[in-house]
Amino acid sequence: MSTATAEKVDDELWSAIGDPTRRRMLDLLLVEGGGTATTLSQQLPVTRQAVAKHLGVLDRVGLVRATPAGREKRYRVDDAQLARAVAQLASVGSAWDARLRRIKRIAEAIQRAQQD
Amino acid sequence: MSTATAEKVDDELWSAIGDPTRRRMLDLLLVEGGGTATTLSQQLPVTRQAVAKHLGVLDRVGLVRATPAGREKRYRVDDAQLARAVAQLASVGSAWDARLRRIKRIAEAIQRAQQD
DNA sequence: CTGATGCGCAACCAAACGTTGCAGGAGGGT
DNA sequence: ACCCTCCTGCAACGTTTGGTTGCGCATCAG
Repeated sequence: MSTATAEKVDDELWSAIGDPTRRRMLDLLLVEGGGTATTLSQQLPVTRQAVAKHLGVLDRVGLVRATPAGREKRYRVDDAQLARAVAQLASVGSAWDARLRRIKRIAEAIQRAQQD
Repeated sequence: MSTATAEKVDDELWSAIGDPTRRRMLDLLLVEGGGTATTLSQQLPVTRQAVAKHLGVLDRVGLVRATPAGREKRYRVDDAQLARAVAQLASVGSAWDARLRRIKRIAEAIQRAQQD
């Protein structure tokens, strides 16, 4: 299993989507179906170079892929990889959720026991 | 609404759970129902001081709460706040998922149109 | 050819994660 | 009481990372 205390699986993926700027970039790329460092930077509060670095990170973990077109470099989201990332989020979320429920159950059991 | 491109809601929460060490700490605190900087550091690949700083961060965003007990300072997870964090994760995840599905639908529509 | 546009590289800053080292407070022996 | 141990807190330091500016180079449009 892997739902236990271990999530060393894809720390890289996590740190990639852990950055707020990168999350917004993925959002923009999804909404507009692609973009370049320049077009993205125009809709973000950071410079083109910062965006370029982030695109490099996202590319390295496979969340986006680049296609040079003339003098510009167009990026688009890799659907499969993003789906994997979403699964990771859901996995961690549900793991925590399960533990919270379990704790709540135990707490209620103690409550009952103390009423004897 | 807020499901759109905007998730400026709680960037703090995100960056808190964005760190892999802090995620593992939350895991440990959930499993063992609490702990101190020392006990946690023994089960993590970092020093006690690093853990202490992380606990400070988690405390500041309300994900954990401290209770001084004699010479030690015991921390436990704040259930409600962690539940909120889980909701955030699910929110972003489902937003991306929805866009992925939408893109897939459009792609299929184009496929059909081109077959005319 | 010239000018505008888009990219890449390098130097530099600030914040964050992690380390070591040291001083201080709270319990437990004898 | 005393000493010893354990846990905490603070400070200095190094390294990685997100961000900036400035420059040089390639590519399209007039």
